[in-house]
Amino acid sequence: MIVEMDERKLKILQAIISNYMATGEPVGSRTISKYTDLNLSSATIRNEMSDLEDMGYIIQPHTSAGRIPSDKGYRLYVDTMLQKKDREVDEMKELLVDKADRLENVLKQVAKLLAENTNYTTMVSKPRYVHKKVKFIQLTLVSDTQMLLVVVIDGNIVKNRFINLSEPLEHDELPQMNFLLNTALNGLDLTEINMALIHKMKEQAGQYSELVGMILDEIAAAVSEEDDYLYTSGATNILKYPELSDKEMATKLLTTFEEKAGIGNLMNLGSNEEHGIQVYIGEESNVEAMKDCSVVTATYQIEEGVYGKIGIVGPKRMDYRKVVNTLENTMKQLDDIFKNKNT
Amino acid sequence: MIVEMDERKLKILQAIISNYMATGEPVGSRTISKYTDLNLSSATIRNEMSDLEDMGYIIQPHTSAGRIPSDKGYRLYVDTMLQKKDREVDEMKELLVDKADRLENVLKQVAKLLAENTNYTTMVSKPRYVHKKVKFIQLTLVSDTQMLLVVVIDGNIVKNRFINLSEPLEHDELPQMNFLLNTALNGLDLTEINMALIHKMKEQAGQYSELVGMILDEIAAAVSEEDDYLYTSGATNILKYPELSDKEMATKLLTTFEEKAGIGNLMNLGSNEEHGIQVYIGEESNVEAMKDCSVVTATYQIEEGVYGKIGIVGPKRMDYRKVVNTLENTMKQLDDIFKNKNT
DNA sequence: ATTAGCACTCTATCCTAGCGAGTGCTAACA
DNA sequence: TGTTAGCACTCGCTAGGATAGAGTGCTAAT
Repeated sequence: MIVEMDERKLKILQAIISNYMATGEPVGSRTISKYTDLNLSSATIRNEMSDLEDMGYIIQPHTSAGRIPSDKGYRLYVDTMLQKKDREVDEMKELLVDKADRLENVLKQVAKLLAENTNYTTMVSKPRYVHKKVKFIQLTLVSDTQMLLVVVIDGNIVKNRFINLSEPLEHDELPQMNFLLNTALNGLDLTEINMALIHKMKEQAGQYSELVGMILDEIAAAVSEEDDYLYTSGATNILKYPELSDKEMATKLLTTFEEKAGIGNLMNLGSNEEHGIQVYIGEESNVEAMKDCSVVTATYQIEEGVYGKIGIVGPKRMDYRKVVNTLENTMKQLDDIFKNKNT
Repeated sequence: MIVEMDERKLKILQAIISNYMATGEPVGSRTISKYTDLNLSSATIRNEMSDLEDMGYIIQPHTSAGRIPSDKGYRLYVDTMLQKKDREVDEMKELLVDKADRLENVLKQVAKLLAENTNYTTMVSKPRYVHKKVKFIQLTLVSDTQMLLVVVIDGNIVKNRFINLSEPLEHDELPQMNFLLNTALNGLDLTEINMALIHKMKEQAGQYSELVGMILDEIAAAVSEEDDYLYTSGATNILKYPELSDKEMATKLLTTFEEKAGIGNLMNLGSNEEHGIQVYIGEESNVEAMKDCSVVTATYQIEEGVYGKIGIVGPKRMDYRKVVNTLENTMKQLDDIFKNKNT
């Protein structure tokens, strides 16, 4: 016989989840009967719980224990119960933007604040410009045998490279080279710099053709270079939750945080993925080490078309409401910061 | 009555330490009597052990257990027994220097390799140039209202800053400014750029005096900016050692690694400190979280007068010989790398 | 449909006894 | 005098068993 979900079951489920979130212990029928306004006896609750278990929303760790929410249960909770967004005032401190005028610092600071505020672990991915366009190129002589190459790409990211010369340049060669490079490459991204173009440029460079080849290589390297784009903060917070802090689990998680391995899918923006807040419960995150965790991610926008992600990792019984709220607030604050920066 | 240290006691102490290092368990008299070539009965060993305990080299965790080395014991071990440097061939793989042409990447890679090789945690500090001298300054217009400031300082460290202009510059102003800045500041470090100099420069700049002020501020900020100068790798390795992996201890250690707090003294070069390899046992490191660990540090040299440090953190029973050997080898390899780079 | 009651299950905790590793001391021995 | 065998003793660790308590499922009464 198939049991249907009804209002009362939902209330009971919610009660179980809230209680389990607070305590981390399995919750029994008597607890529910006492601490809800349903005015039902524990026996009735038991029947309902039995149903809820059949439906897959809750689990019994062992026969004589209470129930804990299953992934499916959490999912329902997140999907439905979180809808009634009761926006509480969030006590998160104002971001200290004073000195943090550089994107990287802002993000690191955000990660730290979030970790401190939530007591979970925070991951932040720097925004990645998918097609990075060259905005500006400049070569300068630093010494007789060394040039400094400065490349500015989309998002005012600056890359520097030193190039060693085998022999000194002639005096007027540098401005010409700069002109050549800028006119030829400005506004292009890596995929647009093709063999034909390279060939043409080398031709124009005449006797310096070889040098131009080298320089182009360096530019390509500089542009495609990815520095660490993922920060974590508060990794040790997971040790606060007994269900995550046994040796094996903790090692896996901490190693994942340290090496940032296998969380690419989670923290990179898929092409046509929804922006906004996402909740991954248990195995939904597709990260082996996080199969007993939940992850909440939010997408922030730096400028049109340029996104990054913030993720919060905690136990499945994490305080979803708080985390979602906090993330929403953070997003707003980040928006403000980025808008101010662009004016 | 005062007991003197003699050859035999030393041998026994060594046996205790080696054995404890291998197993992590307290070692008893019988073990020593069986597994050494001393041909002594356990009773004799017991007497000697009793002496060694009186002398403070070993400790009994509880009455009916074997002995473990004390900090003093380890210290003696490190100081004397390690002298006979039996250089084993080190199986450490060749550093992959191919792509890692940038200092930062080399160091990160070294940290990772060391952590993997030793199964301890590695910390690496970037070299810090104490008096950073300005080598080269350049301003360029990126757009009508934005300049890019490039500052190269000692060690070919490049800093970039954007400066927003309230109104467009006159066309020939930029080269002049560049000339002014370079002639005035080249070869100076921050302490040498004083009020008098600044005043003089502002005067020379005439109508752009205010702008020059701004630029100087940015230069100061760029030069004095310290980015993260400490990496760690293999932090989770400490969880492999039972004596360090109980919750409290592990949390403290991992937090220290994550936040890099309180290890400045250890990883920064004191003014007149010895270069070379240093071993800190237990509280010797003066890092609260590491009072049950040992730390081995080595100083590497990038160029004349510019040093950084590599530190390896493990349990007190770490394999000092291996760690010291590995570090020595690593130092040699780093030397090679840096020498090749400078040619 | 709800509930009271009861038998049952299973975990967690506490206690105990006993084992075993290891010690310190004493007395005998070379 | 240094070494060793022997022995009583200490004490942590483990296994086993008893008990409490939380929680369940089922049944029968309301």
